[in-house]
Amino acid sequence: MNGNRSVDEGLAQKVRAAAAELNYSASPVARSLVLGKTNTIAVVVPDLENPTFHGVLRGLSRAAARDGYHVLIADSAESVDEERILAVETRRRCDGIVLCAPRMADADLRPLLSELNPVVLVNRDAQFSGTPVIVADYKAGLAELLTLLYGLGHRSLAYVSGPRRSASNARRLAAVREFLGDHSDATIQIVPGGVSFADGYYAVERVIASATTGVLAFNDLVAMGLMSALGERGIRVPDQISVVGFDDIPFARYMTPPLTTAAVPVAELGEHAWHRMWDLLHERRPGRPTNFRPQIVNRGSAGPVPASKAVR
Amino acid sequence: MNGNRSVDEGLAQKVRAAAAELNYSASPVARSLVLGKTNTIAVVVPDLENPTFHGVLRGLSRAAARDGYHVLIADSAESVDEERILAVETRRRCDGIVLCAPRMADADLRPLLSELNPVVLVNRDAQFSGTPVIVADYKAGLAELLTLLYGLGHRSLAYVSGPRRSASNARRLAAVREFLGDHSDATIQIVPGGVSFADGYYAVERVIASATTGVLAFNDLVAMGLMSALGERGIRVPDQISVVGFDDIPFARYMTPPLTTAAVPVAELGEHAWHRMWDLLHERRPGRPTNFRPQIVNRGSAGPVPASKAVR
DNA sequence: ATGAAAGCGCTAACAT
DNA sequence: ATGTTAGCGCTTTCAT
Repeated sequence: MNGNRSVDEGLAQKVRAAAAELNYSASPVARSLVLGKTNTIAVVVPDLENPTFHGVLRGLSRAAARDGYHVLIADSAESVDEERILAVETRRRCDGIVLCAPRMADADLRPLLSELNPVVLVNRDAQFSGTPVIVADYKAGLAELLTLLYGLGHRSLAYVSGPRRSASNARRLAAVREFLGDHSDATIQIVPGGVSFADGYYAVERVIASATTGVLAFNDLVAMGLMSALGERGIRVPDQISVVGFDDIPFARYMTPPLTTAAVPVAELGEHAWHRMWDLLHERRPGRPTNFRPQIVNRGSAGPVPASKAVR
Repeated sequence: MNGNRSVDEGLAQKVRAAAAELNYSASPVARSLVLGKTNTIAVVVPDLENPTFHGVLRGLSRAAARDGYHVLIADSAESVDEERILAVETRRRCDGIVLCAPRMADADLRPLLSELNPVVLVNRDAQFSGTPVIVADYKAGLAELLTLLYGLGHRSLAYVSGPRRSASNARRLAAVREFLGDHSDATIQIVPGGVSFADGYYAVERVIASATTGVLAFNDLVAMGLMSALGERGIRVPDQISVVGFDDIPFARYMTPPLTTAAVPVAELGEHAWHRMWDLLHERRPGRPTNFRPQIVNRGSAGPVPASKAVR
């Protein structure tokens, strides 16, 4: 027998030898049917292309593999409707689902969560009991970035925002408000942005119009797009304007100047998501939300306020 | 019945209604067991982090999803031994395997292919009958890049090579040799490189020592690393030296200067890989290897030979 | 300690 | 056209 029971060791040896000889191993599909578990989990992402999800996926898949689990991927192509169907459909072929930053509204998410159970949520929180949540602490990250810029003398700031309805944007906005409350001499203008390089690129006019000296972008992609557009206009970063991003995607360090940003430990997010899933699969208590605090990486894109604009 | 047979339409309607009512749908696992097919395929990649595989994975997963198939991912973490085990193990839970750029030697690949069957190979070719092969035409791509540089007046060139045993590096080297045969006035020095940004970064000394005016990097990452190191030394691209990459990874266009490179249509590679797999799954004839010819994107990193170095 | 049998949830082949 | 049955490849329970 492959497992273990009260079997004669000699016999077991021979059986194993024969199995090896015949290159036999039990069919995972048949086992899945009878055991009621597939040893597979699925992860649903809005877009496989997004650098953030790569990291999560990699951390997750390697961690799961170490525990003998397989991972199914489902790319919802940013479609909210698709996301629901996909998750439910996929769930049936595996033991649990990891939902990455689901786009759907809270009201839709709630019932889905119980239908999908067990599920762990990455980068989207929801105060629903029983669903572990792994998030990057966007608020703390942005607060630190604000402090950094403030410390460099910047008082007139701009925040190039993310998607209006995005939870992680709301988090950053909360940090902005809080900061404003604590620093009455600072001003922060909100400039509509988005999530992509292009969004940052096209935000340049409004950023320039804001006449601010330091800008915080929703994420690194937006920051890079902005820097690129700034560069084309001959505006030097950080000499004339400071720009900071968020995420620390692999290329952030390779920009010129290298991007100052808040590093989100994506692979760890993924790894952690797996551990929570494992707990769920083995009926451990869910545990409280895990907050990963981003780490500020101070590279070259943020500098002191240009002398000409310094407030005396 | 869920499928179709000679059943009364009215009855079928009622059954479907009841199924919907009870939120019932057939268990995929049980179906898999009895049908002998899982409607799932797996893709094995050496490293999920690699931008090239993201694109392939995305194209593949979306195409497969359109045909109602699911995809399992397996990250071999660059380990050759792991790759074999992983592929065989994973194969049992699905209907076929897509192997991305397997690192193993031809002699090991050969027998594995039949064990894994059906399998399609991406970015690694092998003249084994029955195994569809999807590759980017590295040789043609590099040849075009060489021609581009030559056309700009460069005669003294350097190639920062990839991994010694890599098939795609061999392809590029073949282009180098062929080019040399056709252009007796050109010289191409081979500089040891690698696959990563760091590899390019550390190749800078040798590139400078080569005193060449145009350099072709194994891939975009290497080119970027090199450009970054060049920048730190105050050497301007393309004014003082031209640099071209290969792949057109998402960030290539965002470098300063934007990178001139040969674009490999990764998503299409993935999509095509799925179609070949589908053919195999439905017993169509395998078809001949598909070569995707990279397209040159002439951006800002390649320019004319600096006047001071021009050959008169 | 070992062998026999039931059954996981389905589909296909067979009887009616 | 509809109802019944065998069996996919396993694991587990129950007899021996």
